[in-house]
Amino acid sequence: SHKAGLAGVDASWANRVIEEASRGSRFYQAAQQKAAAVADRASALAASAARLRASPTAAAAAAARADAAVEAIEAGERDLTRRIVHVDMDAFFSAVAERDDPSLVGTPHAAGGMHMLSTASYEARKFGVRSAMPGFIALKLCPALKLVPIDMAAVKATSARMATGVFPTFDPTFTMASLDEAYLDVTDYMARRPHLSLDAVLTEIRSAVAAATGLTCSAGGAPNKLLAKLASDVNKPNGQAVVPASRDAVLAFISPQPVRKVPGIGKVTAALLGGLGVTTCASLIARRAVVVALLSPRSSGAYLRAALGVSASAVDGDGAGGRVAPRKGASRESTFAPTADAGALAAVLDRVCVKLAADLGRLGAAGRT
DNA sequence: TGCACTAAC
DNA sequence: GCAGGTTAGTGCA
Repeated sequence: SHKAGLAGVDASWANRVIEEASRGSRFYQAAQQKAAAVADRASALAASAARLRASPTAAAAAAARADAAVEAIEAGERDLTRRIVHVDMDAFFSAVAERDDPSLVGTPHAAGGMHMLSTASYEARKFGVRSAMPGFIALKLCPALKLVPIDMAAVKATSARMATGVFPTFDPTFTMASLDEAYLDVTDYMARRPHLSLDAVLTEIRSAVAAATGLTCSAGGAPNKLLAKLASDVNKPNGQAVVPASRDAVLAFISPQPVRKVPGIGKVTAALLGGLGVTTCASLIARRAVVVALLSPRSSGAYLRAALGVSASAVDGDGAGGRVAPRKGASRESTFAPTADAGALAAVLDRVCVKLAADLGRLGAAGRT
């Protein structure tokens, strides 16, 4: 219910409908087992935290280490000098479909098919329909829902229009984070226009996106990428928000945010943190001693940084919206009906390998082992 | 080096 | 009747 457009949904009703449609399926069985395993891990973490607190010396040492970690981040990593923008298209695949087929305007529809939805129109979201939901379950929530196949060529062309016609004006080094999200560093752009506020720049960018694509987007402006991304969600859809470049403003913005909203913290990690009494960024800072003591240095460091509103400001894309880092892998997978028939399994492997080999041929790459 | 797990879109 | 596909990072053996 924290996703855009889902706030007004009767969650208990929607959950009941989904539960009824799911009960008895292998998928649901597996999901319940996984959820139970995660709950076990969370309570094990909670028990570790209780043991730590029961030992005054260990607790004091953990607290000292956590304080030192926070001080190091504050002393060396907080950067308020850049003006970063995150642009996020509203219900992108569905918006493209609606633009190209006006009969969809104002109706509940979703991009995808019976097996999986990529996104849903805001009209459909009122019924609890959302991305990553199978179409056949969405239809139980909203019988009038229209499933619209994804026109990937139109989606890519629309994305390319922003990448070539809009973003370079504001920042030639912008990065496309996906087909419908981009990061821009508008510090230099603003230096050339001293009269413009960051809020005014967001308005300019959103107007330019609308003119180039015929679609609405939301935008966030802040001193770094994490805060800009969170800010772009605040007034979604078709809205914008700014986090001022002061430590106080940053902490005021980040503190009440649920840790689940931090990119990199998914359902499982949020549940594990919950076992430590952590739900919001403020509570993560409050419980920093157990976080630092019980999680890996990489994980706890990343979470402390996020909860303090500290993150990278460098956008450093190639400006063309292409891939910045070199490719590290290529893979193919396909879901198939359960079977113990060796011939059927071999056929699945064969199909997948043939496709992967073709991909590697196009990439000029080969497997090592 | 390979695998399991987690995460993002 | 029916619950996806691709890429990447982390931690561990």
